[in-house]
Amino acid sequence: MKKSQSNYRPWEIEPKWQKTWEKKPLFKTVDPPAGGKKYYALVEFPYPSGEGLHIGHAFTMTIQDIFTRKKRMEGLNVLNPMGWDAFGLPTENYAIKTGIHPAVATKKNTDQFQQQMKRLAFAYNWDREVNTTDPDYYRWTQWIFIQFFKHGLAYKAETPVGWCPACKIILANEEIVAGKCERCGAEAERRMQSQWLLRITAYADRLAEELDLVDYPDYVKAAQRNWIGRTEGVTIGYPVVGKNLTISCYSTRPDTNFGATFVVIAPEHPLVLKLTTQENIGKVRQYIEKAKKKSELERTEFKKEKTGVFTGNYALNRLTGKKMPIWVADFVVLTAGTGIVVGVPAHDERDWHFAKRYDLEIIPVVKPADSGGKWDFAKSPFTDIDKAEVFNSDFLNGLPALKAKEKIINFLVKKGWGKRAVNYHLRDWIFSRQHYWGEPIPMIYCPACAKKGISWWDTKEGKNFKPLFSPKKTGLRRQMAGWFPVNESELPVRLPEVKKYKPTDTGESPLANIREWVEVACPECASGARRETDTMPNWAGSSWYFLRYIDPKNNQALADPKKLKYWMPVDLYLGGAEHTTLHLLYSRFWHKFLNDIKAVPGKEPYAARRQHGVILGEDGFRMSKSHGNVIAPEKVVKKFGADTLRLYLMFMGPYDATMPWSTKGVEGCWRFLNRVWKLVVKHSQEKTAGKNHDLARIMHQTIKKVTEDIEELKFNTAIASIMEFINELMKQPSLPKKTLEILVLLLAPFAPFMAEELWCEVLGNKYSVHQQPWPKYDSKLVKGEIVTIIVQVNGKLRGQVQLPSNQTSKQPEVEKRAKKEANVTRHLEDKKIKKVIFIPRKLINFVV
RNA sequence: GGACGAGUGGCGGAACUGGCAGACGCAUACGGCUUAGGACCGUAUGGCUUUUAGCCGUGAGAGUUCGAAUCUCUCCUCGUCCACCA
Repeated sequence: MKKSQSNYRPWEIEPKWQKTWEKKPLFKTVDPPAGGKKYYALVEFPYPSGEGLHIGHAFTMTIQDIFTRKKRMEGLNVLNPMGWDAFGLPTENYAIKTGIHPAVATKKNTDQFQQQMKRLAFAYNWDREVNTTDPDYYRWTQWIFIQFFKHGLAYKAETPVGWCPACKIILANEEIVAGKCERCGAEAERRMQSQWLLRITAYADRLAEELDLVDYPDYVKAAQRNWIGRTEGVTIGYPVVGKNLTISCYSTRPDTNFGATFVVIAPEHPLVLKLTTQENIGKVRQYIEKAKKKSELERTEFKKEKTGVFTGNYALNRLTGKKMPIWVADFVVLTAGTGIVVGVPAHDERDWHFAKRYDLEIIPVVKPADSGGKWDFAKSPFTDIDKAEVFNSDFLNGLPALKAKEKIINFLVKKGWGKRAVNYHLRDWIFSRQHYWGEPIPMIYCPACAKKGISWWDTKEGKNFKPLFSPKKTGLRRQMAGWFPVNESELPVRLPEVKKYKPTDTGESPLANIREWVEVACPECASGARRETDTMPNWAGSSWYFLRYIDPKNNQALADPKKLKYWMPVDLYLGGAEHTTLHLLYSRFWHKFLNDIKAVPGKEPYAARRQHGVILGEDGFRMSKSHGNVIAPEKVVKKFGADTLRLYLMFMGPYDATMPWSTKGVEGCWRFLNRVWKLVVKHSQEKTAGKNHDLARIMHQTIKKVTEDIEELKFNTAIASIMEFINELMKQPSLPKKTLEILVLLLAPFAPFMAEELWCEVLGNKYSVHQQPWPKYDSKLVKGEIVTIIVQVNGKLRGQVQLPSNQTSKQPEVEKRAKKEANVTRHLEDKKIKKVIFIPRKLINFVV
């Protein structure tokens, strides 16, 4: 034994092996046609902040690392890449503050992240590193955007946006925290702004239905379906009294329409002023102004009193002939349904409150089917559709509400008063950001062509193009006149150098100030045109990065189709619950679109998804600087080494749980690794050891348990079983080398540094332990020769008997033995056995 | 308000498909080894009792079952995400 081996010294062995692994790489990832069976393991790539790797990163990435190390030892061709989601606001804000170019700050941060990851032994395919801010990368992000445009899925429209009156900038949703500007804390307002949108709603049904094809946690599927929020109903037209105008409202409850008593329109709706009479116009204008100033928070706060103002006009309910007053109110959301709502106060919570407040008529038309049909409409609306009966509604009377809904839809459609409609909670994706640090949207606007009404689909190239979604039908052909994509051969459109990174006072991106960049010739008519100065949101680069890892240096396509066919889909995608609806849905959308245009194979990008939990501070609160409860991974590494940190992170509990940090728990793992070290060193020089059946059984049980548990990401119980194994080994006077080797192999994915040192230096084996095949178990040995059978009387444990394995499946023998057990005999005395339940190899239960 | 999930010792958590509740670790107590130890090794540790054993016990209450932490129903508490979506 070398002297250096007497104690476990991670701070010496870990940097040593880190260097060796860099010099003599452990793992090869082979592209087709070589390679055999593939496994593509993906973990969400981080935003490289200046703070460095935090404990949450270490946690997630350790899960991924252990899992992929085992897959590699099992002989699979594993792709386990890493990259940087590096566009984003913190870096831009840092640039605004310091003047340091975001690219420079990004480089510094990614270098630091990479160092920290290597220190934790994360075995990524560094030769496939991608960075969303690299022009060679965002060239393809822009290319994808252009395909969206050409296929009629990218368009510009006026949408309400957040606005900070103090900073004078447009706020992205992620910049509005609790209704306030993230930067300065001022109350955010809303204003209308022309923005690029992606028509994700065109894929809404497929995004929901095709969830059946993938293995995601149920709650993720439920959340996505919920987010998409498909409802079926009808849009009903209501003629405006005295005007040649019909307004339409979407309803999922047309069965209540005989009870409609008013109509409400969103204050931002383009028809508002048209619908207002001269004498009411002042009040309405005032109300619209007030609504605009209201913060998102104020406006959407639950249980807040509803406000509104009467327009002076009426809409006609053709079912009843009733004149319904038209109101303006900010509880109506412009982008939901048609932006106009018909009020049925007797059967809708919001309508009821609004009617009460403004003393509008409440007409009940649906009542509970049971409990005698009684309901106090003065106290609350009746909103249940399932156990409800319609009354007071002409030809619908007496029908169950669900039946009535069908009947009236058919009636309205036949009459031409309504149209069947499907609505989604999901909205088209606002894709513009007025910021510097993002991918420039590769579009050019030509006012001359716009004036002539020429759109891209009218050009030579566009005429021969077959869009997936006809721009004629969707109206884009006219709407997008004057907009042309940058010629694909001219991609990437690089971010120009700017002096000021701050958005302009008008809310435009800082790019708008760079004249020589903005002003270009129109690709169609060569007259003076402007580049789009908006940039893409953060979500853009991350919507397809998993494809680029497959072929990161390809400059002909986003990736080679052959390679895509081999590697896709991702076999396991690990990430956080915060991406359940946005990132996951967005990237599925992009992938489906790319599949539709035959750029990638397969309907779904991720075959399976798992979501990790959260590590809380030692005090049980979420880690945060202000709480002062942040655990820095590098500090733990310094004190105990990376192996202890990795082991503890995995031993804390299930990978998807929320768990508090425990310094004592870390020490427990440190002690465990020390015991392993001493045990292996102590027995490393032994030559012989006789056969030990008990030991063999335990060893094979451990291999089985660890193998199966890692597969299911149950690392905590895998580690527990290795601990049990060690506890058993420590009782043995001597141990065969083979047993020690198995122990080291099982530990290799968890504690890669220590396993390598024990394997090579202590046990004297060849480099490297990580290139060894994963140990196999013998299922015969796992079972063992003696089996314990539980004996119950009336379901209560009264004893147990031990029998040779081959006798445990025959009831009479087991019963005989069980009755001999003293404690069992006592409980059976003076009693009649009514029934005997027997489960082979497990249990016998006497019912008396 | 909605969707989803979770409630097990002093603590983190085990328990496969309904079959020994509390694995493993922490903490604690006692003992050993030590000049010493907050190191290491060993033993014990859900509660109660009349302790070779019995009773109680997985948020509360009911139910199904020979048998329930696990399945069903009602309720309570907590967490996460979403939220005036017509």
